[in-house]
Amino acid sequence: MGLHPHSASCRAREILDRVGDKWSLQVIALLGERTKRFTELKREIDGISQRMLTVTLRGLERDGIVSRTVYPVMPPHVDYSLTPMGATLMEAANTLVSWAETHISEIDAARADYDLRAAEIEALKKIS
Amino acid sequence: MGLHPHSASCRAREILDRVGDKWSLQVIALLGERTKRFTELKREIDGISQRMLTVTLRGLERDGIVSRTVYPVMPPHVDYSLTPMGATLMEAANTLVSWAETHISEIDAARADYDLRAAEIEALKKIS
DNA sequence: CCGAATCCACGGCGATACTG
DNA sequence: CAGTATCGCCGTGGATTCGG
Repeated sequence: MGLHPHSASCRAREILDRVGDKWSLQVIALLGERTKRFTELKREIDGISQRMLTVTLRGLERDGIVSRTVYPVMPPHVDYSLTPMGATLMEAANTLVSWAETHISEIDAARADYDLRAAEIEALKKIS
Repeated sequence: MGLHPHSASCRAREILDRVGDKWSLQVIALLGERTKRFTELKREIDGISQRMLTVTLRGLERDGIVSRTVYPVMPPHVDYSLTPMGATLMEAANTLVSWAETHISEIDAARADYDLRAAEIEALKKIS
């Protein structure tokens, strides 16, 4: 178990790809608050298209992370919520999100430093 | 802190994209064992191209996750290793990888179930 | 209100060839 | 050994339109 090389590559990658796409994490985060409707999610996720919200929700539903409840009324009413497994995924993802948040400034600094050095080296090339 | 909607989207996504690409996690996992050379990494990561290993390492180096040491000799000798920050990232990523491993079977089952139901519904359509 | 279908732009990534 | 340069494919995802 863990991040030893072969386990990281084999099947785990497949799952990580699923969750690591552009929108899944945000959807999971919002459904972690409570059950929500399609339009509500669309309103809260800035920049997502109707198509991508549908596609993302379908993928999560297929994987058993999100559950979908249809009320056959007019106009249509559909509720989305996290399954128990989805809730555990949210907690696991939290670890990485928290890591990212606490290290953003350090990463920004590293990038600035790296870019600065790259520019310096570029300048030296011009002289020669 | 955590997976509340706005933090998940803002800057954290940027970091998650960086680490969530096709090869970064594997590189980090392997460097977690010990310092390694370019060719050694290339040999151990199945299917990676020379170009992508370079690109991935550059990205991780720029973010301060991997450190690169060049020994100016012939033939060239370059060592790669995790920085302290890189080591903490590896542990955080471990959480998600472990989650994926322990839930793979449950996800597979969910998918099979979903696909079965989809096929049934498709069959009903043909009748009508 | 919720979603399916189609079309298309963009960027990630692989293959290949070349260099100090 | 450790890269860099160039090209082209293809999958992700955005815009738009239509349907129940």
